[in-house]
Amino acid sequence: MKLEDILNKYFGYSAFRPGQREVIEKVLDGKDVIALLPTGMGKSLCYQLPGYIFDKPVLIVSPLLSLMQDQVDQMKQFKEKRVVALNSFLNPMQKRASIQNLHDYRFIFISPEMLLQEQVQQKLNSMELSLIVVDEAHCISQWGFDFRPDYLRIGQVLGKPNRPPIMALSATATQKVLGDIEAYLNMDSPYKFIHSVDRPNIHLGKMLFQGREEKIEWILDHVTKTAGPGIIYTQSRLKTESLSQRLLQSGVTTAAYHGGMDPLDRQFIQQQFIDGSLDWIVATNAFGMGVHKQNVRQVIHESLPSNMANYMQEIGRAGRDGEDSLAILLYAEGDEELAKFVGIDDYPVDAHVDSYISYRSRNELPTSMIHNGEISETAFRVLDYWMNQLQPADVKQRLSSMKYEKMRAVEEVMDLIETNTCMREQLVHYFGQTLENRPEDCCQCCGLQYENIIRVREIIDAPSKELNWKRRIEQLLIGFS
DNA sequence: CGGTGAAGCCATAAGGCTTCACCGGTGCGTTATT
Repeated sequence: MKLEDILNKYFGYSAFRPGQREVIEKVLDGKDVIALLPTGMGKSLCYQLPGYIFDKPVLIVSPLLSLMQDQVDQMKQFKEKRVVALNSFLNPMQKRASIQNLHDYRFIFISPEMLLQEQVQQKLNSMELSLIVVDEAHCISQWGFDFRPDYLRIGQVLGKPNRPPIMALSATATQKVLGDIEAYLNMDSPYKFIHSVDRPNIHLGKMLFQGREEKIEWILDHVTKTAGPGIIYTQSRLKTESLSQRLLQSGVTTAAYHGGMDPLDRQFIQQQFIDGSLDWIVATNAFGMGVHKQNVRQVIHESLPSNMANYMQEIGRAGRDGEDSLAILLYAEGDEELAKFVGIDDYPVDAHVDSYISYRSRNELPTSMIHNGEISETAFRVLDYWMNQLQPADVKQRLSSMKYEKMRAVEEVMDLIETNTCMREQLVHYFGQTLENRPEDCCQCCGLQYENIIRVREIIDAPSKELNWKRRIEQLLIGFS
């Protein structure tokens, strides 16, 4: 059967989107693949279709529980029953049963942490996989080094002899991220499908201010006068709350979103943003992955993103429908200091290395460092990873060079602020590509006028929009209680 | 590191000034405790 026939039979499409066919063919040939495909261009099809050709299960490593759940739900809607998400949502009994029957599933979603568990390893070693997929593979680079070190171990546990091909998927990756993906997944000269990172319909703005309050004033003014939907990225949880409060007072339908919130609230707010009952979201960088919304018109950075990869990822959430959109980077003097501080704040230091060694020499578990309040859980995991990889002196060396890298990454974002050359050109160049065409109203340095891109709200626009059904029901319920 | 805001200081009182404490992201899994 031809690939197109399979595509039609299982997915109902008549033609592949750019990149899909190449990527699938390589994998069927047994080759490793890194595919950078724009969001919404059918990344998941790249592993789902091979799943129907191969006889053996496809293993998909995924960074977020919510992401796994979405994908599983979606596949079940399409009548695929042989799909499972192996994660902490399962109770111990379900978990045991799932592991036991793992070989019977067609698609297995799993977190890196779960993947590394002994019992899972044992089972995986006893069975054959047809394909290993690492979804949102930039997480290896983005999170592996200082946050979720298990991301760096994926390659170690999956890289057995006679392993199936590995497919790494992402929307954007810098040269460095690409290198990290290839290295840490132990890939074998992978085929790379890389689309242009440029998104001509996203117009790039920047605004420089003296003080931080002025940025807020500008946002309040700008957001009340222009059309959403939009995302405002800021650095701290508190600020998401305070800024969204002020926007609410100005009549903007908005909500805060950050990692400290109740998961159900987060889900609810995300859903409201997607279905249009919220115009704006004020969020930390917790917001974004797995948010499939086509018509985001604006992305505003109230504070500096911590590196270019994040910046690209975050502005990339605008204009997925291809319509003109605006990404505005705000800067006030000294912002880079905060970005640097936050970047290296929760990070092991030399004293932690020494302490770790002394625990070991006393035959005590280094994990006690956490319970004794010496170190955060996150920093400990990072420390523990490197202590198991390198000699202590090298660990210190490594930690300091990683800190330096983080500060340098902030400086690279500062280049966007400080230089007066085309922002698009800088961005694209940073990703190791060259810019083919410059769109009209390209960026701040090419004479961008915001009002050419974003509809200015008419004064007649009532501040409170028509209530949708969800809100109506909520109000009814409040009325009765 | 740096911004912010509350408290303390002065002493005609009031408001202006200094000092100082506080705060600052991303998620998995597991488990002890309300």
